[in-house]
Amino acid sequence: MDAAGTATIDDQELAQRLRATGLKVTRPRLLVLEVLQETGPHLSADELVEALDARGTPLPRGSVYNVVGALATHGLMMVTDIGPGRALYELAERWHHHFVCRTCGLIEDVECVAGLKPCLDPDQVNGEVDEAQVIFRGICTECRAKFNSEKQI
Amino acid sequence: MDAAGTATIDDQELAQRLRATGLKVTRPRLLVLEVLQETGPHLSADELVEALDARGTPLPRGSVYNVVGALATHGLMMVTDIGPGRALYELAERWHHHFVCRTCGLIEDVECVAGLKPCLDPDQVNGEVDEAQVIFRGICTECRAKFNSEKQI
DNA sequence: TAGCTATTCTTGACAATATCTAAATAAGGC
DNA sequence: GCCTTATTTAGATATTGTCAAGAATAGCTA
Repeated sequence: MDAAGTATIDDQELAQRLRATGLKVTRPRLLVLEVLQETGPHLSADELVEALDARGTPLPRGSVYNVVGALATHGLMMVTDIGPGRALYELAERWHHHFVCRTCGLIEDVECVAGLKPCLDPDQVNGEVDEAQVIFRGICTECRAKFNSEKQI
Repeated sequence: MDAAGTATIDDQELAQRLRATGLKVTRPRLLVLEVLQETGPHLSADELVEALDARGTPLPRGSVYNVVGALATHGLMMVTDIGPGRALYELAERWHHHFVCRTCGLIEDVECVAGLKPCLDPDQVNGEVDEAQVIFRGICTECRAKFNSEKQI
């Protein structure tokens, strides 16, 4: 009962958001937004492509980058760079940051105290800051535990 | 008067730093450290290779990545990711952040209030944070001015 | 200083990620 | 429904970083 209904509503809602930013409503854009809603919080470009594929609504790589770029510049998506050649794509629901484990690569959301952009605003900058992206690096509890137990031996 | 003298002193100083971290003192490592001292604050891997080339002390790409990796893991260098597949390499003098202009790509250092790592330490993280890297994005004053004047026309 | 050993460098190939271009297509306004 | 323009597609290409194997070298020891 809800399956079809909810999906339709979501699509209309998503279309609304697109229109609101002045973007045309196209199938690829809706697909990307849908997938981001359905799947977990962080997707790499590659995972995005795979997820679309698995869903039966494949998009070519180039189109994904295209769509992602458009959505990001219009504030509908967040793009976070967590390492060399590793970008993270997610819905721009609420502003947050990321913790990355140096050892296992685990990525975890970190709530932003401010919750909005920019959460930090240094005033010595030669320009206007509209976004402050923070990446916390370190070691996750699991890796720490593993490391400690190895040390014991 | 200073040219040769200072260079020698620097090399000895740099060698000291390498030894202090337990790294062997090798030509490639000294070359990379020298170039980082001589040139501006931020270099991409490619610029690093070019700078070494221009200096008459070329190093192969692979070696640069190799050296850079070793120096970074031993705290002698900072590596910052400022965008998809764009890493910034610099000497680890004092901990700081970066402002990136979305329009022209300008990169500017931003003083870190804390000055040390980690300057931010969220306590809801499932692990230990040892570094908080902040990237401020926005528009630099030049691009803003250009944009405004275009608007006037 | 010569020899030894582990580290480091080099080279070239390779992988992953993102960008660009030009032609085909679809969206939104009339 | 047609027209204009933005968008998508597909493929080629650039950029960036990684890997493995052999060669070279730093630092230690005698």
